[in-house]
Amino acid sequence: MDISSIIDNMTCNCNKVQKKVFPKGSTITTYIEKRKQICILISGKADLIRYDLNGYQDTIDKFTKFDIFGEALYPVNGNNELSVQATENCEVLTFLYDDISIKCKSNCKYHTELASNLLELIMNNAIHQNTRIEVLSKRTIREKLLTYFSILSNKNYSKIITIPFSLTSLADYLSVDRSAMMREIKVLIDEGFIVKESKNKIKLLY
Amino acid sequence: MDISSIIDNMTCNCNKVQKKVFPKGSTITTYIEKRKQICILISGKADLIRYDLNGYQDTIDKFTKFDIFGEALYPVNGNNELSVQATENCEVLTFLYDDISIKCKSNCKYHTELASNLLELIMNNAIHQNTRIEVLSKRTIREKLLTYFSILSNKNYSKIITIPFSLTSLADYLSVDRSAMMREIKVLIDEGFIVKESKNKIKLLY
DNA sequence: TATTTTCTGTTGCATTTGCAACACTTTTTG
DNA sequence: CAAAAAGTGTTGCAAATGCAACAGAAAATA
Repeated sequence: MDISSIIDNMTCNCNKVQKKVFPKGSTITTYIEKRKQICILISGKADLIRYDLNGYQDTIDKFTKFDIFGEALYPVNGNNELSVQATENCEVLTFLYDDISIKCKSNCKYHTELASNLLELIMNNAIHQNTRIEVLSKRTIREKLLTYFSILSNKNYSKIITIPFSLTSLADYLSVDRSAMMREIKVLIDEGFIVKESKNKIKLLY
Repeated sequence: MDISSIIDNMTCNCNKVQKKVFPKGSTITTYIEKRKQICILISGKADLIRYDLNGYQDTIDKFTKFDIFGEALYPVNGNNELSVQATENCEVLTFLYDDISIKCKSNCKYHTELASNLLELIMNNAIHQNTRIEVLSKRTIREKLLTYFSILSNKNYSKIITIPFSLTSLADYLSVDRSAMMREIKVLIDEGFIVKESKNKIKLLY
């Protein structure tokens, strides 16, 4: 992933592509207009949050280094407002899809390279999404957990896995009730499918 | 979407990009190797099917015109085999990601144009995936249905929506039990949230 | 370091869901 | 056109899940 070097060597002076810094707690962008905005997270962490009609908020996605987000990747949906908020200090690259597409008249080398990297990033993004869909499409909490654990295990070639966020966030990721998830984890331990090595380290026995 | 014209004008003679025809019922590809294969469906319909350890099969995704799939977009997962099967006669463009990336030495104009189109297609794909994730992340069948209906309604600027596939497939898409979904649809009708106009035409009253 | 906030762990209970089974209708296929 | 296959619609019941509520542990913050 050499996009960071591209950004450091950023000699583009057409200011279509901007690198901005967002302090923790601030709003990086909201999905309300119909611009085809694309954001690349260079450093830090951020959450995609939905405010529904009752003002209730819900974390629907989490972004880390080199994740890509923005209106251009989201369906237009008048029913609720989406907003991306920095949960840590963030560096973000923002631009409009139309400004970066290969048709770019100025034929700026920087743009072409960014487009190439964008393709790479967005393909990674697709893999993440497909992973999430695979997990979410399981019907029971038990299956969701086991599938998620297997994916982590396969990725790191190890039966000992580390959940990369809190159990509360895991419940969000799996889209299940946290207490019901805790209950199921206990059942999996009792039935000998998994062992808890530490707070978020789990050993798979299957 | 002008990718079809590119394919028709295909003058590329390096045979890295191939257009193949698959008859209904045949297997287009399987996700077993670790090549970074990408497929673009030019015409027809296909299903992504998972065969689990018990030999049980499950339709996990459905592809139509200009949808993009292939190993390059899927996490490597040794636990089960994925396979894409034509449910109608299909024309498919297949290539390896590395052969198409902009670094392509031969600087072939066709390749560059395909990469550009690929970016466009894969962004559309991301929108579809985000839509699906939004729906799947709802906790109850009722919310899944209402969210899905709203998205269709917003997309077509109409309170009368047409479900683009059978109710059986809809249950697959929502990842819920079909009979439970039918029951919930009946409840929604009884409570006056929706009206059935015809077999798969629904009028939203909310 | 004290205090506030977030996270973990647990439980009872009502609701939702999946499962199995069946009849009937519609569509596809030979 | 007849037979087979796929889809629709329905129900009882057991199992899974969400919800609410709480206490204690851990982490973040002032």
